Amino acid sequence: MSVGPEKSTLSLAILGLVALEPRSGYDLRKLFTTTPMGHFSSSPGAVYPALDRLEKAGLISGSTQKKNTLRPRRVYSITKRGRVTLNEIVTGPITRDDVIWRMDEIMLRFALMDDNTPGETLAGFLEGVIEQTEIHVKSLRDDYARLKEGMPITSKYAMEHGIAQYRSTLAWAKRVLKEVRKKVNS
Amino acid sequence: MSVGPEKSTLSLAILGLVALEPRSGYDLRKLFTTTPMGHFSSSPGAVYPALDRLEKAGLISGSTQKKNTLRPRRVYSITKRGRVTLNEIVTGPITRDDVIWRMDEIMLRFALMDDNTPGETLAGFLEGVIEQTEIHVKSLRDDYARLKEGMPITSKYAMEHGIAQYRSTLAWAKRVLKEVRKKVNS
DNA sequence: CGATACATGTAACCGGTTACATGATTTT
DNA sequence: AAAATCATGTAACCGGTTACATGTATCG
Repeated sequence: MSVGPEKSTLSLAILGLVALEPRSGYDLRKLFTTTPMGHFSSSPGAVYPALDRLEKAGLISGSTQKKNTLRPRRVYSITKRGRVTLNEIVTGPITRDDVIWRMDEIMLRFALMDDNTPGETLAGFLEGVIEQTEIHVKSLRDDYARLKEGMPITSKYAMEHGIAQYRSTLAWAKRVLKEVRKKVNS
Repeated sequence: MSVGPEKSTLSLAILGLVALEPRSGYDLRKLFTTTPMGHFSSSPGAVYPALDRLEKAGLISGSTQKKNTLRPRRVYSITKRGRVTLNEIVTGPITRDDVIWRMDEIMLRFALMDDNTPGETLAGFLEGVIEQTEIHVKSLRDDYARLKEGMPITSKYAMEHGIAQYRSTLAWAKRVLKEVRKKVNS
């Protein structure tokens, strides 16, 4: 999944947050340091350049307030193209690589769906997560069975942790899917 | 935690794997692509420079085989200093930041403890994980309680996933701790 | 008037990704 | 002899970290 020419979760998070309401770089940084959204960087050296890139890509646009001072405040809002792109990224298919390498991004995408995202879309997303995660857990279990002899115990335990994490994700996705379906049928 | 002047988990993984037995860059890359250790990069542009840096830091040393050809094979083994450093990193204290930002590294450190690591060390490590994780889960739950009103449902669900992940880690650590203690008392 | 919160940015550095380049050895 | 596998490396690029630089507004 890539935001314009980019691929970082930070850009996606920024795009999604600016879509909810116009925000400045400072607003975003504050959000990243004071909420559990804070899995993202918040350092000015990451946030401001990311805003620049998103603007250059035409996905957000900043309007400068207090134009005449040396220290203007720039508030960014999402553009039409930005909204289209965001929607494509958020609702795009779940790949196995997403599950293996980018679980954070999966959860971010889910979190960025707003309350008027159709229940079918939510369900499809969760089904994708479940499908790909089940495949992956199966292959992890195979690896485990194949490798466990001759592996230090602590490595075995560490692998069990990895598998347990995915099983927890699976349980979560199944539970949420059930709740989403219940809401669709009402 | 930093490996010499570095901080990447890739360097730590390489140091730990080279500690088990001497390996070449190619060996490491193969390991990273064919085993679930593959959460690490495996790209030549990451592995070979990392080996260079570890060697420059005096933590590993490479011996060139087939010296007279243009395409020599370099096999690296860990140095005395490397083994000391590795042990310090692996058995060092668990911080809250480790739990929040570097769970992968925590599991890597645990996996790299070998079978003659004293049971007390393993237990101490796991106790640290449990302690810090419990603190973090508590604060996540507070955030959740504080923020859940006015949050899109999908964001709420995403947060629940995060909390569930940590609870899964907690369950794992408690189980493994029990097993480790059982082994110590026998 | 000093501290603090608001607010934006840049530059050096670091390490991973991608893509490319090259050569050696083994298998078919 | 071609193909596959073994094997090492480099260069351009990208984006995050750290640290620094700077200025504004508000409050006591």
